[in-house]
Amino acid sequence: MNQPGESLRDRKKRRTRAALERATVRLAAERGYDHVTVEEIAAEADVSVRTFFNYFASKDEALIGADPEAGPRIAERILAFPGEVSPFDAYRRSILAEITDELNNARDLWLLRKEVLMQRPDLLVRAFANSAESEQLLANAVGQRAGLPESHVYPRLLVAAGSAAFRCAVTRWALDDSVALGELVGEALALFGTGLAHVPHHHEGGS
Amino acid sequence: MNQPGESLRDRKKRRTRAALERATVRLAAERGYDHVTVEEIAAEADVSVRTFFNYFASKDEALIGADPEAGPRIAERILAFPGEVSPFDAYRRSILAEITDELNNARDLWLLRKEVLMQRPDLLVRAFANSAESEQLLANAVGQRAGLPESHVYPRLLVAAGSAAFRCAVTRWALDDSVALGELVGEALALFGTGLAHVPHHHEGGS
DNA sequence: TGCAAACTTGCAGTGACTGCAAAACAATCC
DNA sequence: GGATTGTTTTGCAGTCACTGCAAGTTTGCA
Repeated sequence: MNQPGESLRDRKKRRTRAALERATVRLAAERGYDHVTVEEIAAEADVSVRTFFNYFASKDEALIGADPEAGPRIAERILAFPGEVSPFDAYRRSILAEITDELNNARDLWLLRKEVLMQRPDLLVRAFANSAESEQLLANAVGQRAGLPESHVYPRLLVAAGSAAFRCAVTRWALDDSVALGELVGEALALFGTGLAHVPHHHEGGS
Repeated sequence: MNQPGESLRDRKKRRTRAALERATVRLAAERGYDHVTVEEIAAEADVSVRTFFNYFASKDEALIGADPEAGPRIAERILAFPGEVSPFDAYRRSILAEITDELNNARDLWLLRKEVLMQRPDLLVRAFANSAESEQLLANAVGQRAGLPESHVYPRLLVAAGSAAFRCAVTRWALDDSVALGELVGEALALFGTGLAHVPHHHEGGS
């Protein structure tokens, strides 16, 4: 009784995790992040408070739905591009692919998260605080592609630029979601690519 | 009994704030950030726990010594440069000036902070979480210089790049402080200035 | 000296988060 | 099917960050 890689146990775990994430986002969007207690979230997902903390290290983490597999997955993507693709492009395209996938899988959750992040922008920053290992993975992948030694700044800076681009994009998206989030991240990364030394040309009516 | 701008009250407040900041950093460096309670910090600074929270909204904030005047001060600097200086340069030079000043005033504190941040890099990220208003100020200043509408991404992106540069620089500095922190921040900002699309040339023995 | 405003403090309370040990559960072996 | 073993869930007791409130204390000023 064991399908390739998906036991009853695994299925239950995935479902519990998803239920907790969903409950957190839903309740936070409904009544405001700090008017929701972990106790209420756990009740909504039909598990004990202690179980909540077996799945997520903090309420913050549950709200963002930090996926521990995202880091490795993106790193793999970065390395999978053919050799002639520049490290920057490999990184950019990997990030955009991840975002597109994520939005396709959980657009509804992100729309709710948006509401919460509009009230509490600091949560978006804090969300990146615990992803140091993932960032390290990405930086290593970029560094490997670029043929740079571990100690070089470039990979770390590029990854940091990615977070910054994502943060800015979400902020803009929260104010006006008529443009796809992926577009906005792409735009921000493009600016980082060409450099910030000169003010970009300002299109009327655009952004 | 009121010198221009520095009353007894003001002096006492500054001293209490400094004592709390100093106690936090010292104790955290000594025994590790989460083996120090606010109660101990308050005792060390000879005030009540409640008073600690009158000065700092959180333990995190006390560790970083978030200066509420830093934002306005930097914004002012940005706007003070003559008109022919580009927004990017104005921003870059303002940040570097602030860092230089800060290190000259409190180098010892930063050396201790470095120890703490090496153990808990996430604190550095979290430190920027509550500075949204300051970032807004800086972005507005940059936007004004650049003659861009409020809604444009460029200013926000530049400011975000600044945080990223600072974070990377501190991380590198923590590993090897033979180079001045200001230098490292400058280097990172320079890369952001010229763009990340191409891997920078790799100097042997350099970084 | 005396009043008003600003600061400090204690206290009681909420809520996030942790370690531990026991109970419930799923996979495996006979 | 039933015993065994490894995993997950749960309750519980405890710690600690942080908040609002209502005194108490200190400083600024007339």
